[in-house]
Amino acid sequence: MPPKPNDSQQSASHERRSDVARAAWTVIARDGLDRASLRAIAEELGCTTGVLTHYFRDKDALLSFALETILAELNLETLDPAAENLAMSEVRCILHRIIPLHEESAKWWRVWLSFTVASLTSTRQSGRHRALYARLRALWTELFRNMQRRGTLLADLDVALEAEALLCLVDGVGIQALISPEALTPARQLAIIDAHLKKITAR
Amino acid sequence: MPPKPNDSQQSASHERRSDVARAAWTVIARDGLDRASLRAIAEELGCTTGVLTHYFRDKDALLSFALETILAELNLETLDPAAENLAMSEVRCILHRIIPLHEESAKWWRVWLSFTVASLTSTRQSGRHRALYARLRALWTELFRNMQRRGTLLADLDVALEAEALLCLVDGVGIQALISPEALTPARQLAIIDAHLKKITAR
DNA sequence: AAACCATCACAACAATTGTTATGAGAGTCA
DNA sequence: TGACTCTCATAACAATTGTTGTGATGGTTT
Repeated sequence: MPPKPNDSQQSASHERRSDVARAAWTVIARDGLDRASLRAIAEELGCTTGVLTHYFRDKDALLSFALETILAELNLETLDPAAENLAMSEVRCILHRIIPLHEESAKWWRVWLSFTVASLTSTRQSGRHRALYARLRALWTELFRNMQRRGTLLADLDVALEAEALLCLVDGVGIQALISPEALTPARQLAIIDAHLKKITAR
Repeated sequence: MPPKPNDSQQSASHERRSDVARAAWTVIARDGLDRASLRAIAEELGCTTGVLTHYFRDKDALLSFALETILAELNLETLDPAAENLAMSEVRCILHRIIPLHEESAKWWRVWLSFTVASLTSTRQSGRHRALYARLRALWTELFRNMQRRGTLLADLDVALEAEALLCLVDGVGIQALISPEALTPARQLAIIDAHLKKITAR
């Protein structure tokens, strides 16, 4: 099999697309999804709309790509549900990486929330969101099941229900931290997560 | 003091404004906030934009009024923080009234979420959201404090932290129920709330 | 050197938006 | 009857939007 001759070019092209996606992120996080026009994104990137139309068929393709790069940042594949030896401290580390403790993470949540609300009125987008959360639910259910088997988690808990509850709690913390950052400080977010984990930890 | 001569007219005018707000709700819940144009709202109401411009100075005033009617539906004033004899079953009733168990409630959440995300990029709107959640936090903190004093709530809990955690959980349930209604069925929502209340109930 | 292509700026397009002005119709009060 | 006001439809306005086409520039290939 011959090496791809246009490998470097393709990677350069892919990098340019990522630049556009990053600019889109910034605009969405700062001004909102409805004000993220092609011209605004281009200005954020420091070019004209010619770049955007060159690398993306239309605005839909651009935003879809931006959303996919967001999902990629979750690094879902690094979470191995088969990990038998998962201590509660590691669970805490995972959750700490998700909640908006710093500005970069808060930006992620702002963009994610914008897409989420937009997906509620779009059949196509809502499917992707449902699928993602279904994966997360299955993942956490499996993790909790293993932890319960090892005696890390309380024995009388419904693992599937606890997985769903955890997703709800994390989403709630993420939103509240954006709405009331003066109340949901990083320390406060951590305290909420820790208090919940303490409630489900085997004594 | 003479009776107001224009009382009936004023109430009729107020009712017309409510009609507009309801139409705005419907459009926002169905098509999203960004597609809730004046013409779309007017069509939903079965009239032209003349009605909207007659009863509201501009679109901002219309949406603000619609948002206020949403907050009014929360019936916050009926929650008395000084109620000393609040059983856990009553707490459960309060929460059951909030989470999106039926379509009407889900509609409320869709509109509320739309305004919430929009407020993240608007200084004026975000103040109202922060203020509302600050009230809710204070209210639940007081309720929990009283319940703890009466021995209904676990003694070793941080009431303020538990109040914040409850708000996060409720928000998360609301969002998840909109994203994944097939997973967060009404029964499932109730189970999540009940499981959490059980964890903080004194044994 | 010539042909070619990737990259991007620029302009023009129709569509949609919020806003505003104008006027018509109905009801009320003098 | 006439003046007045409330209610609302209609039209026109500028601004902004996504989309499309044209062409310039620079590098690569033949």
